[in-house]
Amino acid sequence: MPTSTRRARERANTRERIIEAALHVLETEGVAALTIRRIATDVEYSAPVVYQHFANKDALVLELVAHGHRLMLSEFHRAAQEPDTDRRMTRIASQYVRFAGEHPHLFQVMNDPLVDADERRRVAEPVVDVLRELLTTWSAAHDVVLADFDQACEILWGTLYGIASLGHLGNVGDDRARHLAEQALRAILLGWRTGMPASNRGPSSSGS
Amino acid sequence: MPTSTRRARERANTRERIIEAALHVLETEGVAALTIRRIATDVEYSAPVVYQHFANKDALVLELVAHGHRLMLSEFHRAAQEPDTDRRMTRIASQYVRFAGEHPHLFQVMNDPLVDADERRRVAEPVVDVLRELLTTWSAAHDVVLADFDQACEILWGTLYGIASLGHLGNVGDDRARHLAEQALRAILLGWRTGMPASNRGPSSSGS
DNA sequence: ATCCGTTCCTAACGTTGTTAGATTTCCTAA
DNA sequence: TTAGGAAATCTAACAACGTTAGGAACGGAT
Repeated sequence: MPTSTRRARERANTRERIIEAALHVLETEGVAALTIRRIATDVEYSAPVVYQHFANKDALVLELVAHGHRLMLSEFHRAAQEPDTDRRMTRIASQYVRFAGEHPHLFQVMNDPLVDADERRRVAEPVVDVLRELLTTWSAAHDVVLADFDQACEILWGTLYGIASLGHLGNVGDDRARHLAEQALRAILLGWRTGMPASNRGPSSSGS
Repeated sequence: MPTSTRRARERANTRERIIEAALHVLETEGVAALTIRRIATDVEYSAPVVYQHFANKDALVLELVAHGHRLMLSEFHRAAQEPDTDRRMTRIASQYVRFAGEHPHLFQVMNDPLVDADERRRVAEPVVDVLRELLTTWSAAHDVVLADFDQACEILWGTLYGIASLGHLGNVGDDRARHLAEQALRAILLGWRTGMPASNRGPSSSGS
């Protein structure tokens, strides 16, 4: 039955086209323009067709979020090729903020509290894994033992997000935000290298 | 003309009641439940009445955002009474994240990209002023000269926001987020105190 | 008692996400 | 070759949203 496989292929194809159309609308016109009818029109279908490929709008948006994280992951991998350990860290910081600046609307939905927290964490995992890896080699290279590695990682992740958001929310310009991220990361790493005062080993309780 | 002043008083009063009702709905049921009709029902009016007090929904939401920042400001002032310079900084960090944890939905709209960036920055100004003040006395107390004071301030602000968001987005628990914020701030300050390596004085260009 | 401005409500418009039902298309099987 | 049935697609509609228009009711001043 080669016909059914062709049908499945076509199905998968239009599904992909829907995602691409949605992504295009999101990136070029922002989240307000991202409506089911608009997307359907762009792929030359009627609105209900979208629901044959996605349970609801959230599912479609989640696909965009996943796409965004894959994109970010690839850029991280490129930045991670920098040989120098310290420069590699600052390049990651810079890349993160650059991504937020170049894909503001995508970045927005990637961190939108409205999309399910668990799913968001799930699709973001690979990219924070890269960060984790980099921090591991960095701390090894500098003979630094972090009191709580996961905590350190979350601090970096949160800091990058916060400063990227500074740019995204319009508080500072994008280039400046990138520079801020590099400085912040440098300051934190320097702080860790210098060694935190004793009162360090915090409670590992209440984490999720 | 005592009658007209009474009318104005009543007007201002219902306006305030609308804001309070909106705030209550937001805090207890989240942003999705914050509809004009719902608010109107809660104050025992019909929906269009709301538009006699606010040009549109955004204007009303902006009022909530402003309220949120006033609230945060008051808690900051309380935390700023701590005499010890260093502890004062970590208490601010802790307070910021605590606020985000205790008013998650309010915190959400306070940093929602959908509300106008300029207005958001405007209402946030007083609270970042507190941070600026604290950083000033801190750097003076430790004989630290920051290469770029505004930049340092933005780094702190962004970092706090980022780590608070970590809790808000559900990546980590609230208590843990608070602890993370304290650690992050300690690390950054320690980094600054130790002194950043020469390549510091960044371009002050492209700031907004 | 009458007028006028303010206040308020009902009804409606356009748009959103989403579902139901009918219709068309197209492969399969007799 | 043709009858049947699943898959695909459309039109129409629903509920809820923000928002506006138009008229009814109230209340103080002449």
